[in-house]
Amino acid sequence: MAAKQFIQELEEQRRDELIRATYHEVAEKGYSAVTLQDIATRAGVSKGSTLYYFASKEDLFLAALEWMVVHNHARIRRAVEAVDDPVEKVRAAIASIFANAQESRQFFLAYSDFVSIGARNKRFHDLNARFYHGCSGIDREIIELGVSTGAFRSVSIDDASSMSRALIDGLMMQWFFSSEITFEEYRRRCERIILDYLTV
Amino acid sequence: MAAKQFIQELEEQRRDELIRATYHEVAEKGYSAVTLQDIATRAGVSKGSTLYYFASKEDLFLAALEWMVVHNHARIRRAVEAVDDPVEKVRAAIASIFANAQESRQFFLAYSDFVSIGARNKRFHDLNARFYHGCSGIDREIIELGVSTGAFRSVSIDDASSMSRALIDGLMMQWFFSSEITFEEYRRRCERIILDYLTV
DNA sequence: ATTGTTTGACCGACCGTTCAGTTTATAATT
DNA sequence: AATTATAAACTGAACGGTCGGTCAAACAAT
Repeated sequence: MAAKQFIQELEEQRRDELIRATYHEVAEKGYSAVTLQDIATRAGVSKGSTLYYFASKEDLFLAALEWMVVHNHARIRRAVEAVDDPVEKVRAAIASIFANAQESRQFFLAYSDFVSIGARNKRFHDLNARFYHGCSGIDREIIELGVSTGAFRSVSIDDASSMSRALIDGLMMQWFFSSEITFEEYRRRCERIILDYLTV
Repeated sequence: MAAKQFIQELEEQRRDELIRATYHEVAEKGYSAVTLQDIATRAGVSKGSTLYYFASKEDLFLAALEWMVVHNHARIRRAVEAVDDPVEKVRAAIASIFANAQESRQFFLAYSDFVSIGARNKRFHDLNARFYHGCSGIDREIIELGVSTGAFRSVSIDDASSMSRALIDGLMMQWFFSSEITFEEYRRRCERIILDYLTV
């Protein structure tokens, strides 16, 4: 049993390696430019092996998207839960999202690809839609907490969470395409605008 | 000369047909799924002809991106210039952007592809960056006008235009991936949030 | 006849997927 | 303990198909 458990862990580890390799390859080259050979080479296995663990290229990429979104969300959530005050929660979420230019860049690169695939592929679209809500880290609960404690003005909760999410996504894209100001400045701008909108 | 002029117009027309065909094909199938044959067929010419007018697939796609962005921007600009009051200008821009769900969908589909290409291809990136500023239609001049006439509160002009643009992009994406509320409701939400942020 | 335009067959490269077979690890048997 | 059997893990060659780009020939216009 212990052996079997061990085997399963190894298997899980292999899958994880392949998923990480996929993520990095997609971030680097873009979805359609990445070949199974690229991924296999990066993960240190053969092309045949990758299709031993994932039935198809699409399955592997789908797993990579899920992995990427789940990990990202978990990271932000941890940062948010570390503080109590609703304003600080918002600050923590934004700080977490704009923590590292290099990582944000990678995430944006991979995610923009998955968005454009999700626009036409039902499986990717559904996965995107499933993870979209609250994925900014500034969830409904935070807004509700802020309103109930009087820290936020009582703007519609839907508007507030929609606004936060949209602003983060939109500013990420601006940062990516216009190199006028620094990543750090975009972080400050994001915090400023969102808190300006939320607070009294 | 008249004949030559006529020829040139015909040539220009061919190029335009190819560009439109490219735009529609990309919106439908996605950049990497579209083949030169697809475009040629839609435009009613042969693949060879396509490459007679555009040196490469990349050149054609680049022209399509430029066409798409320029036309979109011009359309919004016309709507904005039709009214005088800064608040009405903002309303007009948003109304123009959220005018037609079908067209917005097409635009989003094509543009999301070009974004992900622009993330790695310098030519596409540069084109994106060049057209990015003021492309939301809520340009700096509108903000300045609003502030000077007292219609807007004197928030930083950079923040205000950044915010408008980001919100429009972000809400478009939300609309695309979460079908909870209608396109029309997203339009209203967009207007509400932006004007709430801009006005006193 | 010359120049410009159009075509479709063709080439070479590429890539996802399959598969027959090898290696490795575990279990069974002697 | 040594050997064999069995299944899982893994490999790389090969296949079938696609696609961007080339080109020689055909066609049209002046």
